[in-house]
Amino acid sequence: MTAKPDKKEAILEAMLDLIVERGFHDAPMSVLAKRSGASAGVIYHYFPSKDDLIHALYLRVKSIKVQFLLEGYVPGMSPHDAFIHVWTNAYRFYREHLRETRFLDQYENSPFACDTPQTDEEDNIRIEFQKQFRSRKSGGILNDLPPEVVHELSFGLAARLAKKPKTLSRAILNQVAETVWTAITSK
Amino acid sequence: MTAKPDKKEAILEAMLDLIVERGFHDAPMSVLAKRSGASAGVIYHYFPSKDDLIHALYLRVKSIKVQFLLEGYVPGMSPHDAFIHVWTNAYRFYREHLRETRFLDQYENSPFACDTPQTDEEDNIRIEFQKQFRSRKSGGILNDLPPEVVHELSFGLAARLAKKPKTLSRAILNQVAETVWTAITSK
Amino acid sequence: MTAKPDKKEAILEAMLDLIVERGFHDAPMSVLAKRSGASAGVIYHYFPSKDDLIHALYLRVKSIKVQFLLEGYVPGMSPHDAFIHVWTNAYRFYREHLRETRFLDQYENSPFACDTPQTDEEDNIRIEFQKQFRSRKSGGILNDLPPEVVHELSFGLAARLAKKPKTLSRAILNQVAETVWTAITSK
Amino acid sequence: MTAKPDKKEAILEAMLDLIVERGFHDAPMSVLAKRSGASAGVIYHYFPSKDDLIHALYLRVKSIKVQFLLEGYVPGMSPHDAFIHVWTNAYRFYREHLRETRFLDQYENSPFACDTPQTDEEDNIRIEFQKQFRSRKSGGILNDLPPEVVHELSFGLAARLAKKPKTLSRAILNQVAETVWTAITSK
DNA sequence: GATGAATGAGGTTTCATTCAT
DNA sequence: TATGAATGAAACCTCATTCAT
Repeated sequence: MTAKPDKKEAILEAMLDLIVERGFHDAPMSVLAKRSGASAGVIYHYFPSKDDLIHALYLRVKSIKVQFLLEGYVPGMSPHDAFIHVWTNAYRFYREHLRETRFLDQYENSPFACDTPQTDEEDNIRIEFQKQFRSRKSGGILNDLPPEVVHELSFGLAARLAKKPKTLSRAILNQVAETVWTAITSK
Repeated sequence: MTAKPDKKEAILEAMLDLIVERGFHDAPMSVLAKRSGASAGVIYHYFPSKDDLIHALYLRVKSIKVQFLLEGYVPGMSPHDAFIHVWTNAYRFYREHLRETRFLDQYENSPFACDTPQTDEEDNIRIEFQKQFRSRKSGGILNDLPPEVVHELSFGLAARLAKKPKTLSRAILNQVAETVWTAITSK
Repeated sequence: MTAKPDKKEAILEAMLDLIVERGFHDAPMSVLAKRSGASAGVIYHYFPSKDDLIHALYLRVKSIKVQFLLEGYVPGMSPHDAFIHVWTNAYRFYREHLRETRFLDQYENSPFACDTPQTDEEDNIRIEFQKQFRSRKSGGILNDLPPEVVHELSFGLAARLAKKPKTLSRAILNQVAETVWTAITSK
Repeated sequence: MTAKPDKKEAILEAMLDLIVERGFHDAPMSVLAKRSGASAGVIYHYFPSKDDLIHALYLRVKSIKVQFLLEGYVPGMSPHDAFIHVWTNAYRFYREHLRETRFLDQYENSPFACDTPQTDEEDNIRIEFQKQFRSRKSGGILNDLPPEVVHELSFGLAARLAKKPKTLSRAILNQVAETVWTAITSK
């Protein structure tokens, strides 16, 4: 009687697989139907169109990622510890969710991304976390590199490292994290 | 009589535009034909298939990029100067060749990339350049971060920064380059 | 809900017509669609490709033919009567199924035939019938002409005669059948 | 200076091969050009269209066949010897010119055949030969089977036997020829 | 909710033919 | 004569989407 969210889940899950395996181009609904175990018809019961389905998938994956990154973070932590913690989470996310990562890459690098519908989430904890990462001038603890540089230098790096075939040891990881910390905080 | 390479060029150029604008999916040959001024038929005279055309485009763009990065580099330079120079070239390439960059991103993040045909280029000067960028243990001047970390920390960063909407000033750029240099060479 | 085999039938039937009228070359799917009343799409729902469709058509026609040839044959008949009966059936089949015959000719004389998928039919009655038509040495009633000669002398002949414009009278037909019977059984 | 008939020959020869190998459908001019060593353009210098080329090929092959059949036949021969001779020639032609035979089969079984342009050849010797093969009623030596039956029973048979994989020995061949001779002449 | 046959526009590719050189 | 790049209609086939059941 209750709507089976399992089917919706199965569809999203199958689409994730499909896109990762075969790419944005070459991910037909017919194959999706076969793989997800749903009929062509029901897919359109759950999602108005293929594009909507893909955007929905993106939002779902994105939200999973944000949740993962902040896992274990507690507002009281020192900035240094918070950074190291979240940075490590980021690396782990990319490492342990290869499918999700590959999907995000494809999505965000394609003109699809322009049409992502907005969501007004922005959980409080995330805002909390970001508040302290500002330049010293603005009351934060970062040096005066532009914020996008800081972001790429830290989380962008984690993302790219995670995509390499080799897993980095915990020790190396810490070393990299500290190196980055130094780069973005030291005068 | 004379083969007109102009037409081949025009096709590749138009495909680059098309993919950047509309994405890998949604880049039909019919539109390509119209834009490039070539008929549907000739395209297949020059390229065996759409996939081959895309791979050919990738190889061309890649080679243009490599050439650009090494522009102005001369073997005699000090490692520090060489790094700063090439790193700056990289940033400039991504900035000044947005189309190429966006195409590379899409290509390299899609399952297409797996099928890239090999080329045995590897110009000497490139090898020359890379030789000095090794860890101190191996006779180079880098500290002992894993090579992929070094690469991402330097050129990966340049790539990602270049994609941001805001152009970084020459001053900031130098600052970032030096920051990175410090990160990868200091003990 | 109920799969309509009518549509599949209609497609095969229309293809038969089309090939007979216009030939293997020049039997486009678009025309087939129009004639069969099916859309381009459904055709591919029922048959993976044009070639598969043609092979399927061949198997269907072939099986109709075999059934027709053995119609009215009962295991108890004398070899002579059985032969005359089936030979006459053969002539009649070719006469009354001109479309089928022309299709078979085209198919079997084209390189298509090499790729016919196998079917393991071989109805018992057919085997039964063939058993008695062996050389006397092997316990049959034929003289010692090679089997392929016998086959061509009898059924091959029926096929070719049937394709002539003029219908042979029942009397002539019997005369020919008896002539052939003599040729393949007399010492 | 003299027009090179070699090229025309090469084109016809290559088309023969092509059709035998790949069938009427699937014999593109582009492949023909490659195989024959002629450019796409010159083919159209020698033949107004693909269809004309195919018809020309048919006429050439047909004429070669007729010549071969009558080889060694001399007007003075006895009807029996003439028949055996020409019948054997027929079998040999089909055996030794498999390509030509397969082409003829394809051509004559396809709607192409309807459009064959007429030629008024009809060499005298051929007429000479055929004159004696009439029913006794008309002054010939055949029994009163319809002429098309006679033709299929004799030459049609030779054609079909020749297409079988196994070559028939000279002895068997004679036996079959004599069997046929009996069938078409005996009361 | 669920099915899957059906649609038909549009995708990639082919191919007979032409024409400037 | 000869070339082969160029054309563009049309071939085969795909696929997002709908709808009767």
